[in-house]
Amino acid sequence: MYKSYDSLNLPEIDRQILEFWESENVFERSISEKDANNTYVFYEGPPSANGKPGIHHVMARTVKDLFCRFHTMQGQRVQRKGGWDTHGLPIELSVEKELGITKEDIGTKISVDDYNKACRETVMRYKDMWDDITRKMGYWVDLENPYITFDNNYIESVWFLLKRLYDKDLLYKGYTIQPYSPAAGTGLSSHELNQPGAYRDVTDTSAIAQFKLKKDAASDFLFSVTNGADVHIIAWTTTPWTLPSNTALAVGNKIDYVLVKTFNQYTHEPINIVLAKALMGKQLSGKYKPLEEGQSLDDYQAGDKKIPFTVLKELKGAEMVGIRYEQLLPYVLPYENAAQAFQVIAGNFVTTEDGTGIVHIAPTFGADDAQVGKENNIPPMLVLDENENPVPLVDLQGKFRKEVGELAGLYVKNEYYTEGNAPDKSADVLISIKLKTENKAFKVEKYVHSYPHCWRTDKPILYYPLDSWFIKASSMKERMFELNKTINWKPAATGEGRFGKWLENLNDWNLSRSRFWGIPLPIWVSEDKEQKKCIGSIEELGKEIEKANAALGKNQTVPKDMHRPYIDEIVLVAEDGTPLTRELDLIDVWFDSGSMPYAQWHYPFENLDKFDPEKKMGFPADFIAEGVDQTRGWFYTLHAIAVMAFDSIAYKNVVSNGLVQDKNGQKMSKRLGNAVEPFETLAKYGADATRWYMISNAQPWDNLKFDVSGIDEVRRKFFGTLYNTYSFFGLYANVDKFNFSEAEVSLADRPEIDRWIISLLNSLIKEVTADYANYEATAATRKIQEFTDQHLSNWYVRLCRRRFWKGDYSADKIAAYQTLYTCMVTISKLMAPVAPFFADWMYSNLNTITKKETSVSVHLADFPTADDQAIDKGLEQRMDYAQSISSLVLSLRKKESIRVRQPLQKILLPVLNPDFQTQVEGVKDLILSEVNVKEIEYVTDTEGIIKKGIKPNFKTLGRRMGKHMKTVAQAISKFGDAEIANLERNGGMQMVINDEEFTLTLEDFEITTQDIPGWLVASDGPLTVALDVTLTDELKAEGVARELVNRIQNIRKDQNFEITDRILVEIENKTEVQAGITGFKDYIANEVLADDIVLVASPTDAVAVELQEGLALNISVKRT
RNA sequence: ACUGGUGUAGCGCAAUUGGUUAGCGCACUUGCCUGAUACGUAAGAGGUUGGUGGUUCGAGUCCAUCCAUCGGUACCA
Repeated sequence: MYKSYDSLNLPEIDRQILEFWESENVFERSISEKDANNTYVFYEGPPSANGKPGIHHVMARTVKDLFCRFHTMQGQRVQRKGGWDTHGLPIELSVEKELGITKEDIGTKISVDDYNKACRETVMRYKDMWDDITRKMGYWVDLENPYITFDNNYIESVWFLLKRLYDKDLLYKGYTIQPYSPAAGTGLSSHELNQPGAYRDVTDTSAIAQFKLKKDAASDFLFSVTNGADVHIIAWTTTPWTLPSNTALAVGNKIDYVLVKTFNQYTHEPINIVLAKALMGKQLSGKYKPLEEGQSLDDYQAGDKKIPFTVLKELKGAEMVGIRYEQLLPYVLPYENAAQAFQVIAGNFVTTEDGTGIVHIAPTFGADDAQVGKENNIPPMLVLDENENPVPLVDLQGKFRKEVGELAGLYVKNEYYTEGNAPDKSADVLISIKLKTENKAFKVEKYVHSYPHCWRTDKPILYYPLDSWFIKASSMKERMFELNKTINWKPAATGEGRFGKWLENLNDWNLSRSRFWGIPLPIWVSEDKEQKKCIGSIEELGKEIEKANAALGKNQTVPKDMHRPYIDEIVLVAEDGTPLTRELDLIDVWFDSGSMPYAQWHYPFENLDKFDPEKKMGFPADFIAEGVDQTRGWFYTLHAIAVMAFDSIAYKNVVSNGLVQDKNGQKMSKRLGNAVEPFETLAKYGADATRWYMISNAQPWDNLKFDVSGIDEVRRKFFGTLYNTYSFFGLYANVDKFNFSEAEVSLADRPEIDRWIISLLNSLIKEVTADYANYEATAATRKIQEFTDQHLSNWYVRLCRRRFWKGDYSADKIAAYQTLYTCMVTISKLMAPVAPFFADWMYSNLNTITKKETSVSVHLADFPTADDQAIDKGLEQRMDYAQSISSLVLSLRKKESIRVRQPLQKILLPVLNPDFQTQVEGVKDLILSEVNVKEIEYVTDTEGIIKKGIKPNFKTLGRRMGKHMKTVAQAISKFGDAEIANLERNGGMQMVINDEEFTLTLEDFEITTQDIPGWLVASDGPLTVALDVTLTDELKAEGVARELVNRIQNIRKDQNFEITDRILVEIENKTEVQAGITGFKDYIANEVLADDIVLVASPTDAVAVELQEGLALNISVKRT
């Protein structure tokens, strides 16, 4: 017996199937039973288990799961190793918070050892919850043997990779501009900078400095305007203390600038200055006023209230690029490449919102500055210290170095002095005064702006160059860009746009993190930084330790745990005997996760039989997927490491899914209380409905406005319909004991409608397979749903109902069972990747009885392949006609208020072409029974009878006619019956438009039938149907009979009779029903399973029904 | 501010890649059908396809520009 159920309960199905999977080891078998030589490589991006899973994880994991399942069903072996991301700042911060400590306390109040222990414990806090959601949502991934980034093996592989990059000369130590708190003596992460209250409004001394141009070929066009007088470019800064470190000025290429002649307000000397035209109003206001007509600049006297100015020339920023200027505060020159300093460069960040439209560039104290400086080969203002190391002009305490003349030893900000020790005049003020007296300041003002502060010391931060280890990613960016083009991105825009552009403008990868819980940088350096060693394996570390022990007389051993602090204690030795100590930095956690393809297999130390990038074994991945937020995260680190270490892509196909928002398009957050709890959702609606909703509702890469009512709709419309189809099938198949033991009825022997649904089914298989293969799951689910709902349930089953419950267990009935069975089993396979539970439930329920399938689970079965022989597009077209014609007839009945139960004699169908008639003949019976009409009459010789309409076929005609199209369309619209008839007879015509002759064929027209005068007609596109609404007595009687059948069936139903119960019917004897009963007694009896139907004056225990408008009738129905 | 996505009926989505009445589902109104289905079906209401301008015989689709919205990056002289 096929299992039957009271109602659809998806969560219950989830539970049953989960148990089934576990008891049968279905997941393991879905891998182990596949050919090891036919692999589909998938990499799992590791989640961090110190946060709870959210609904967006269900989204991302559904995408991952479904393509893995699809390829499994394609016969491929899909290894899916789970993993955990265990390092990183978020973990450290949460531990700090729990322990109530700050970074400074680590190593003092708490040992690094204890601190790291705390991190190690915290990091897997929610592992059980993650495992639970993984299981419940049906995400198949190996949770038994996951890779864990804090494992020594994992760390060793990461070291191997770092060493490989080191050997390729891709690792270097360098400067990067980072937020730095001199008071605390530490760099701040951007995370820390985003703490509330970090940005505060402060009043600073701002200065507009005058940079004097050098006269040469590049600047001559300006000097020619001033007759050789000095020209200054003016630039604004809110940090005058950075002016001694100025090495460039940036202009906007497209910005309009002006050369203005005026006087300096402090020295009263005549000056020629360049500034953005848009900012003249701002900077040349107040004291300044345009030169009036008739006046001369020479009239200006020092002390005049107003200072006149006049524009000498307009120019574009681009014209100034390359101009040299004199160093503003020539205390010292950059230690290298000084010749390139002090010139005008172009910067795309320059705006005309503020200042002068010219930006002062100090590459040592601004991230943008450093970047643009590097791009333009401008040296930063670095000098060599006592140890010959390059350093900026401000030291780590925030004081000017000795090179900066009279400013040496001063803090750059007064806030850095201890209480009460700050001088009257800050460095900014001193510099401003100096500029004023030297005719180098155009304007000095107080300026209020928002500036970041250290959240620990409350003092302003500096942007300061700090020592860090870098990966020279920029040197490989062309290769990364090239190889990226070979990756199939879903959606493509993310790959070409977001990711591609990112690669084009790639910066070096700052690896260093001065934290405690992470993979230590395996680099040992001598005190003078001259000698370095990078360690690439634990074995190598052991050898180096032995060497060091011998050379230095130590007794060190390889630590059991590669984390800090143990690794820090190891001292190695250089070839010449110099001791080497480890660089204290950790590496960026993103390097951890980007190393997972190799480190999950402990490459190259183990598993070389299953993973070897050199041999392209297990590498690159065929498929990865994550949220779009990983574009610059995991997607990048995977790509970068693969390109740099192995000159290969790391993945061939990547799906980046969008955000999951709440139903109003708002970000989900705990604070707003609009976050959807994944466990609740899964428990209420089941995993399949949730998964199906997420995939079918919108493309995964679009943001999903998550609305549970959408899940409910999916449950009702798709799963409900499919469930009902199954129930229907089970109900009658049990009665008939259908278990597919008969030989398959050949397609040719099945009725038209069976061949139709099988044709559609095979078309569906084709399309769905292609969609899944192209990572277009949304299209696939929509097609499966459309097939199930529209075609299978609401056309095939509806029209075939009688075949299942009427008559004997005939060949036709068997064909019907087989057809429906095949459809359901096939759907279970097609839907299995997205809805793994329900699919397996239906598959198992069916297969338990029939044993037609060799696999115990749908997930061990092969994905269906389409049988091209079974696809009959003509048949599909035919059925389409049947549906349209039926729909037209029903609408006519409605218009005339003739209910469908009332039979009618005939419909008239104008024939569009001979083929059409054959087509309709094939589905004639379906139409007739669907609309309750006796016959179809074809109207062929239509001239005069049928009124036709004609329209040009724009697609074929438009291309040829071009601009004549309008004229042609007008001409055609005027065609009368005669022209259309001629056209049809001749199969085409000649048309002359503006003396040009065109040959038109029937293809170039759309001819429709529109009306049959004298008949009741309806049209839809080319189709027209006329309905004969004449009611003969015979038809009326049959109508009554059908009404009676309906009423009696309702009574049976109301009285809860079994479907098979036999009955005796008494009907009140009224004249209106007599003809119906005498003429159709057998028919009625047969329909309602009545042994007899009698007309009596007053039936006993009768039910009153309304047979027609105003006709009440008593009927009695009794079981016999 | 820069950069990408999106913008179609109250809501969620389509539209054969430029082809002429812009569709489907949910919700709504009124009928009908149904011994599998709170399913389906028929009629109705609901649209200036975000605005403007352009290219074209023809634009939801291409171009320009603006607006809204969601991301990403940058927060700066």
